[in-house]
Amino acid sequence: MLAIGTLARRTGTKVQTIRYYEQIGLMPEPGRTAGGQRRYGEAELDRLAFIRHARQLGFTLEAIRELLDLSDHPEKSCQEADQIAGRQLRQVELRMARLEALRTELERMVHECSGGNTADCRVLEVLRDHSECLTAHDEIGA
Amino acid sequence: MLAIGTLARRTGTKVQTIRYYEQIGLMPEPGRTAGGQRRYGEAELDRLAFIRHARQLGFTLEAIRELLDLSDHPEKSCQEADQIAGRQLRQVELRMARLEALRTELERMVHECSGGNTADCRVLEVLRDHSECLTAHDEIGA
DNA sequence: CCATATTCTACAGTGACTGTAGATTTGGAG
DNA sequence: CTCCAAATCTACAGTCACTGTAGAATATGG
Repeated sequence: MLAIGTLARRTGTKVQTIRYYEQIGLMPEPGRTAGGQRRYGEAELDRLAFIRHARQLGFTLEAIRELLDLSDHPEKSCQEADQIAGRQLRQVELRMARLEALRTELERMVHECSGGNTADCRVLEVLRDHSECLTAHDEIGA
Repeated sequence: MLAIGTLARRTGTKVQTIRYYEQIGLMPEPGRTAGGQRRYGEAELDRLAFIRHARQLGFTLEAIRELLDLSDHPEKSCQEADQIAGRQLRQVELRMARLEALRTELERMVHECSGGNTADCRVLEVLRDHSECLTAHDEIGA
C-alpha cells in the first residue's frame, strides 16, 4: 500500500497534483487508512504514470481522459486513439512552425542591436513597428 | 478620439483585453467622455500595438512591462532590452528542442499503430511504458 | 425620437496546476 | 508506551493571460 507521497515521488508528480487529478475524476478515489489518508496500489501507480507520460507529450487532460477511457476498454477500436495522437502530432508541428518564425525574428532583433541607448535600440524599434518583421507571426501563444 | 472598440479592431485585440491591460497597469487610464466611455489617442494605439506585437513574439506581460519602461526612457542603455530579447530567444530555442523530441515520439506512435483494437494499440502501449520512448522528453508544458 | 450597436462595471471561468494555513495522522526512536 | 518530526488531511486562494457573462448605461445614424 503506497502513500500519496510515494506515488508522487515515483511518478515525478506533486502531491497536490494527484489530489487535483482525483478531484477532476482522472484518478479514482483510493482506499483510506483508519485515519483518513489515501493508500494506493500498483494499478493506480500505472494509471498516474500513463497520465504523466501523456502530459509530457503535450496531451491535454481532456485528451488523456479519452485515452484512458479507451485503454480501459481493450475491445474498442484503436482508431480513436490513433486519431487523438494524430491530432496532437499536427498541433505539435503547428507550434514548431510558429516558434521557428519567432526564433528568426528574435535572432534578427538581438543580432542587430548595436548596444547604444534605447532611443535607437533595434529590439524596441522592431517591437514598435510590425512592418519591420520579415516573417509572419500572427498567433499569440505559439 | 478613438473608442475602445476601434482600438481593439485596429490592433486585433479584444475589448476586454484592453481593459485588462489597463487594470494591471500596462495601459494608462485614458480620458473619458461625459458618459464615462474611454477615449484614446494615437499614443495609446502605438503602445497597445507594441504590447500585442511583443505578445506575438512570446514575451510575458512582465517582460513587456520592462520593455515599455525602457522604451519610455530613451536615455537608458539598450543593454537591458537586448538581454530580455536574448532570454526570450533562448526560451524559444529550448521550447523548439523539446517539441522536436515530442514530434519524433508522436510520429513513431502514430505510424506504428496498425489499427486493430485498443488491446494492442501502439499509441496506448507507448503511453503506458515510458521506457519505450527513444527520446527524452522530461519537462511538461514544452 | 428611437432603435441598434457599443460600452460600462463587476465578477466568474479557463487549464493545469501550485501554494498556503492550520489541523490531524503516521512511523520510528528511545 | 510516549514523543516527535515528517507526512498527510481539507479547504481555499493564487498563477498567467486572458475570455465570457449579465445587466445597465451611453452613443450614433436614420
